[in-house]
Amino acid sequence: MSHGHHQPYDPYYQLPPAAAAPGGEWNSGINTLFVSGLPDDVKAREIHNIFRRRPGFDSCQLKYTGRGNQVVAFATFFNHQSAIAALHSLNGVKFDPQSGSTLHIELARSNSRRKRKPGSGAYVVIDKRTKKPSDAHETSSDDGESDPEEDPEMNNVDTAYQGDSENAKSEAASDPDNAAVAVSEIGERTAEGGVRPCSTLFIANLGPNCTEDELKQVLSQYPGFHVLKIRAKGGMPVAFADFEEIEQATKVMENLQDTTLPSSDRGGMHIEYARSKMRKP
DNA sequence: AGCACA
Repeated sequence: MSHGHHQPYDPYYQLPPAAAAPGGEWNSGINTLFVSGLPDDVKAREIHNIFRRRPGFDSCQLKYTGRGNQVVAFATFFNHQSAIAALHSLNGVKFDPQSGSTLHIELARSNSRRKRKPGSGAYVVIDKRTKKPSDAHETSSDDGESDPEEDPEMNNVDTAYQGDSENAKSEAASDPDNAAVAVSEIGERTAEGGVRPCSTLFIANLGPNCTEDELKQVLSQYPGFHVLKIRAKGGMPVAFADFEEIEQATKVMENLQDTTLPSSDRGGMHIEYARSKMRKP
């Protein structure tokens, strides 16, 4: 164990809840941290894993600002002191030893007002990037959950910016966020049906007339799709769909959950992670 | 709620 103040990131290291705000209390209403210096391939899950064990942590969000591949994050705590403690223990920490990227953390200019929706994950992704033509079917539609106010903090983008050139402001506060809720967590809250994430999906509630071709046509629109197997068990077909990566399977599950195929005589598909990965062909 | 193939 090292003992400098810029030690490499240790997910289990925990600082005692401490420290008053630096330099005064004009900021003491803020309980949200602004995080930059992230590699552009950072995942929301990684952000969550950094902050989740900090005392007083509430939720976080990863944001693709839309300029280049710039990614920033916001972490919200239940109170200012907890936010400050987390700031001090994580600021300057090496996030990725490979790339040498270092976390830069400061108090956000304003608190995130996003409240954790019950049943939703503890983190959220906001993607303002322009979609590339290759896969134009992300989690695009807001299916029922409209959340009109949720980005008071993107003004921070310019303050802690090191990487590409140009000014990182101006696209600031002027659009409805396309916020997709990511639900995944390994270890405590197992996702979807209590089954741990798997790159094979189990698909049920298909309706007796569903054909392999029909389902395959839908699934093959998604990146990473490999193999589909349907088997009728006692009349009701169920399917197993295999993907290259767990993340790709997850995307499909999120996108297709409860959607209804033309052949269906009942409700939408019910999709879970399969209990075991499909055997290799 | 219903999870196979090796």
